[in-house]
Amino acid sequence: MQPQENPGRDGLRHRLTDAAEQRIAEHGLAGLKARQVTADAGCALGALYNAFDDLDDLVLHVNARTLDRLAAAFDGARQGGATAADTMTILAQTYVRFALENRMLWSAVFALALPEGRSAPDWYVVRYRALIDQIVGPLSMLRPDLLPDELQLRARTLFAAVHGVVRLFLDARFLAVPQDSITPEVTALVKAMTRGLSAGE
Amino acid sequence: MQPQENPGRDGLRHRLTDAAEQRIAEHGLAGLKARQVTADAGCALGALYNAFDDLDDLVLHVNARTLDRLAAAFDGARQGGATAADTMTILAQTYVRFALENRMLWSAVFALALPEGRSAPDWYVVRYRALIDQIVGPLSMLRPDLLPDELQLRARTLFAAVHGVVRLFLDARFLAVPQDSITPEVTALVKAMTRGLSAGE
DNA sequence: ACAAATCTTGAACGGCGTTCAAAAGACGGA
DNA sequence: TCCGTCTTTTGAACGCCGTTCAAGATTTGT
Repeated sequence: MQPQENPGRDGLRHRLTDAAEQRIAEHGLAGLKARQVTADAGCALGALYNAFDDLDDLVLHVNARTLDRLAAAFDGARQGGATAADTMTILAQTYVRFALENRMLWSAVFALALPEGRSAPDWYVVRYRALIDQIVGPLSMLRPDLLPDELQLRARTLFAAVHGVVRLFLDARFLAVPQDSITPEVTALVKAMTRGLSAGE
Repeated sequence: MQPQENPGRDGLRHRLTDAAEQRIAEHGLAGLKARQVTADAGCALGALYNAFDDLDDLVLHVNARTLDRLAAAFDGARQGGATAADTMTILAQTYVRFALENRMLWSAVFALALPEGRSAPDWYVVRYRALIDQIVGPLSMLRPDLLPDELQLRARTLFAAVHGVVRLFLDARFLAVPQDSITPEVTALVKAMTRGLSAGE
């Protein structure tokens, strides 16, 4: 893990991450500026590049926090006696609620476009994989015939499908839709998919 | 429609759109710069702001072209005797192929984030709606019980779900997946959804 | 032919992310 | 306590960006 290492460096790293998180939550990813965030954190402009590689690196750390909070929400939403199909619906609804309650921060997770070749560091990918693993659990009940690799793949497909629906509905870009209809639509989607999946390929 | 109006203005508008399209196709939306695109089009920097409101407006015109080409691909892919479910699968596969063959341009359609309150102009939304309408057709066969508004909503859900899968798979950001698995996954998704839908809510 | 309206131009502006030489501070051995 | 060394902090400066606009070039109407 990279996020924590030096106790001395980390005071500033933490303050900068806090400031960036608040800034993104209020003004979106595009509203995050190096001069503004360093002023909020109470340090000089250049100090940001002492604590982080660059702005993208800082955003990555904010996004890691957001992914951790979503994972925690998933953990909190699981219910003991639920069937696999119900668990899937619960996770999807949790995802929708989280996205609605953390619009800007959640958008930032997917809006950050790393330049061309550069890919996310391991300590970041780990968090994304943790979310997928929460889907693999119930999915493996519905599809005991799939191999581990196939389960991973199918879990990502499910995640991405729900993600796509939430994202396209939230972007007012393509004609707004009443927010009330997001949850029913996503629920219908997940039910259709789990039913289809449980009935075989 | 706004894209064409003045015959005099349009020579430059067309050249700029061509240059921007090529630039985005080769270097991505982030690689589109005002100075570069005006140089390619053979005009002064300021001329861009005579022909278009700003860079976003220019990108919108490039995106409109891309949406038109996707709509044309949809038209070309339809087959006479296909069932509604098959048509849905064909459309989804056409969408996947188009996205793969026009990666950068297709990404630009969804990567463009209009600032806060600003929403896409009518002449642009029309093109998006045309795509949705192509889904509404076969969907209305599968779900004759749904009202027109509900069909529109459900068609968008289907579109967004497929969109989300393709997008998340193409972004190498979250651990790359062999491109071969995109089409099977999307097909499985669409089959599951249409089967689930045809079996009732 | 001339005036009015229109289009074109590119230097200039403000803001951005990022760098880096210099200043300030932290630390350990004498 | 003092000093030499290493680390951290600083903010002016750099290059690039989108955008503007007064001035020049061109077209249009009469």
